[in-house]
Amino acid sequence: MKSQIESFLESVQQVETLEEFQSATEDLCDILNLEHVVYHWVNSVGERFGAGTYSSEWVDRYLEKDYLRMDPVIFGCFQRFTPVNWKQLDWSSKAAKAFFLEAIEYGVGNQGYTIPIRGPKGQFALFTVNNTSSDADWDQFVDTFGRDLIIVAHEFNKKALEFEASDKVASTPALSPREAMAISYLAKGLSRAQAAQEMGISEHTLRVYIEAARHKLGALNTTHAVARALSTGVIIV
Amino acid sequence: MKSQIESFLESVQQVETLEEFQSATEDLCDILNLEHVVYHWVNSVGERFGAGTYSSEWVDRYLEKDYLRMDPVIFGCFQRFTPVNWKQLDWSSKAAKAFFLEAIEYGVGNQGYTIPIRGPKGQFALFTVNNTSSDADWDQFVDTFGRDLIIVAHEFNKKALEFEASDKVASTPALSPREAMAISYLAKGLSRAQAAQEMGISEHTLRVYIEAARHKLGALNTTHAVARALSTGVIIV
DNA sequence: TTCACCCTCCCCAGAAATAGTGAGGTCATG
DNA sequence: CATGACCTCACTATTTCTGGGGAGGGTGAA
Repeated sequence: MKSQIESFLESVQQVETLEEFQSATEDLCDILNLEHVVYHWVNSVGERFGAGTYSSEWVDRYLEKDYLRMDPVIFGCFQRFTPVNWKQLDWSSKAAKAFFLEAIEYGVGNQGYTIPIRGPKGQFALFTVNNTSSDADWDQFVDTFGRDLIIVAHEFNKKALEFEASDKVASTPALSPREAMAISYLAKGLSRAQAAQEMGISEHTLRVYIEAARHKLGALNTTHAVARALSTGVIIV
Repeated sequence: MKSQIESFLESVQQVETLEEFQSATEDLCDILNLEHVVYHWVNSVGERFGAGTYSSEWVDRYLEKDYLRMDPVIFGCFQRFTPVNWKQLDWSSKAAKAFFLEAIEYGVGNQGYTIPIRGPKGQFALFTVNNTSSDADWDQFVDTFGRDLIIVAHEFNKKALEFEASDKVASTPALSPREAMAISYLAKGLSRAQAAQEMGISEHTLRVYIEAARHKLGALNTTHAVARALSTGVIIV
């Protein structure tokens, strides 16, 4: 089965369309003999995309009820780095219990293993494998394939980011070194006067940098410029 | 050698002190026959920590000269998700070339492979393996061990986060919904008046949110608050 | 060499943000 | 049913930012 995973990883690297992406989740299901495999790019505003084998009814239901906001899996994964076995999560609240039962009604297995993935610019995604089985069997499965699943999750996310990158041609407006430095200081909370002193230049000069950076970044004000610089990764605070 | 990596991963999971963490990097050097292995948590304020086999002279030099701000490895990794072979980076600027040559003088190998790692709350770390070799040999090495290195990077970061978690139990700035919304609008470039109008509240009220968020985030001013909110991921623009 | 971009400095007036304090309502948790 | 956390509104004076303008010297690429 390990060699099957190897060749599966090869095939994922060939993926070029969303349909193939979707097929890949189904293929992995077959290979590992699972009920569900889901890749899910979580975004507060609007979903970028997700692919997987959950029934469309469940996905619709999930979105409709805005379960994103109370799903213990999302919550747990957002705060940790390591993959999480669903059984370890906190399902104590009434809402969580109801949610879990409803998920099962919609064909979701009782056991799950979800890997949180974080990419550049605050990207957050989840890769989940799911099945109906006993705790012991599931632990065994996780123990055997846990590391392979991390690699698979990486490959999936890599593809997702490629799709995303091809979408927006948005060129990254490179800042000059001094501009980047000026913006960095502001992002650290220094006032213009302080930043200027830190850089050993007059406040007037510093202001010119900020203005230049503002225009390059297409920002409406200093705060916006800092926000853009941070979220496009042109500066590191 | 694969089985050596397996047992190495086992040993990393037993790590409990910084000294053991450091030893682990050295062990991996021996196993893979590399010159350097470095784990490096990059953080805005002050370095949390790093461990690795670079000479302390080079580390001091690096920090003293604030190379963090121009190191192409840092920049490249910050903007991508996939591991990066140093050779693929943009070393065209004069500063970058000088930096590279200086690194080699300080005993850094000419070939490197760095894996970016992102954790909760905007954590960003790098895991680097480094050696002196030909391009072909290095490509061969990366091809052989690339995936294992991702797993190793994960294990290292997991440990790093454990150390960190034991340090600061508190400091989860969690903003209230309205506060987060207010900060989001400012991050989008709206003025306070515009944001207030967008939220359908008076500017005075909005200001209270901004102030509250500022204090919760420990920020010095609005721009700082937005920067922190973005880089810790409490808001998504 | 020329051109474009970067770095540095300067002025001013109007717009916006900041600091501090106060007060009343809702809503969930204990 | 009380405590705390959240949401809403208000005032004033001081500090900081913003948006225009202009000017000179350096450096790298075409």
